[in-house]
Amino acid sequence: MASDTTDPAADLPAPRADGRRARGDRTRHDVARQAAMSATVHGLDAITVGALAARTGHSKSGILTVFANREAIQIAAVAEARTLYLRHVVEPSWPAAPGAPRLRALLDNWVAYLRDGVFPGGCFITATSVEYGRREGPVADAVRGLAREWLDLLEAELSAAGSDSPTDDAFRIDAYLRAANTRYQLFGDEVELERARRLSLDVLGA
Amino acid sequence: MASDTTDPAADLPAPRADGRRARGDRTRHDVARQAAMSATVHGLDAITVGALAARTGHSKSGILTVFANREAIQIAAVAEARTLYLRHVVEPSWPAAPGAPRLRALLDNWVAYLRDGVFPGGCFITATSVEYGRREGPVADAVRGLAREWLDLLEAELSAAGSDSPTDDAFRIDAYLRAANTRYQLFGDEVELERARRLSLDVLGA
DNA sequence: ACGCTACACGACCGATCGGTCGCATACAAT
DNA sequence: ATTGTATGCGACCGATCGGTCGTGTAGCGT
Repeated sequence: MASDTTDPAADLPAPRADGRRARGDRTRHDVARQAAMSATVHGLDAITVGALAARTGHSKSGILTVFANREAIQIAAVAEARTLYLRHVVEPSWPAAPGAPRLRALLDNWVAYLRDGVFPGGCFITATSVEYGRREGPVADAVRGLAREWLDLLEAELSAAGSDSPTDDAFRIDAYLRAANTRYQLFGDEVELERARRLSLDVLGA
Repeated sequence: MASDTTDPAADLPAPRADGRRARGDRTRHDVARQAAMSATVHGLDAITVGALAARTGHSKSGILTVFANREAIQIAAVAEARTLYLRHVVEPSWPAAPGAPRLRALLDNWVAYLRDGVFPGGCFITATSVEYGRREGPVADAVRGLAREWLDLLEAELSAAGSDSPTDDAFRIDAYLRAANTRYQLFGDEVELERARRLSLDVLGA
């Protein structure tokens, strides 16, 4: 019914908060955030509308009026996790100079992001990229895109740092961080986080 | 261990040996194997009795007469995955001398184990240890035990190889293999497997 | 031959799943 | 004030979940 001749008003797409959507945006954000939190512990594919309703205080049908279906919630959860990752890891590291200084800041902030428990189940990227490794569809695409974004960022900074082989070095550092996260979740020993940071610094120094 | 002549690895439990278990053991093995396969793609916690019934040709209730409940199937799936891992990765490497030669064989066989698609979703240990990282209960214990077993094996061989710090080096190699598996699943590029092998050989020092 | 037991099945159960529908309510633009 | 739209909820739907129960059957020991 929209998009007619006389009314050039904004249609469905605009991600703008025009005031009336304040309430709905709040709901969307709450649900996406809880979904992202739950995903790191029980898996992104294990979220249920009923459980999210209970955790957020909304009703099942209320959630399904602001989200088309469960898949839309999963995709929103990936987007929400991305903003949290940017806020806690990337943005605090950006004031540092590109290259080695920024990479050192990224490592510090990544360790803090895990130690502070931004997500209850650790690194969102690790959890979801393993879960959706061999799957297809919009959710898998979103997960794949987020993982790729992080790898590209890492490789770009390593190039700026003058690495001989940024691809190998990005692989190394990413592998250390993922492994540290997994061991930290499995066995609860924070020394794994420090180990990953130290070994990553070795990659920068060598 | 091997009590039979023709049937390799048909002994998950060991409560009694009354001889008549042939049929039931076959069912148990089929179900556990299918559960392990599915776990690497859709998660160990996503298996359903109905889906396993459809894939194995048995009935739901038939499966639940040889397994106490779904949790018992999950634990049997971990045990089955362990025997597959031993058969494809560990045992073929054991003829090599302890230390560096055996580690080189382990790397070769691990790459082959992934490239041959022993599990449709790649490395079982990586998939399940990430999935159950922050959970508790018998299934999580089994997953944790399997991951620990592999790490201990790796560290022991590195000690035998005369590594200066076997813990760090085991962390490195394990991290490379896990990361290679994840990237191989996500992006489908076999070069990641070779990269992990090459970087792991660098750790060995030659 | 017999009974015992493990295996296997169909029927069925309550609970929960994702999702729809109708209705009430807020809010913005006219 | 009226109209249109986005939000929110309760009731409800068919499907599927893990699991139980009763029955039948295929070996195995005696």
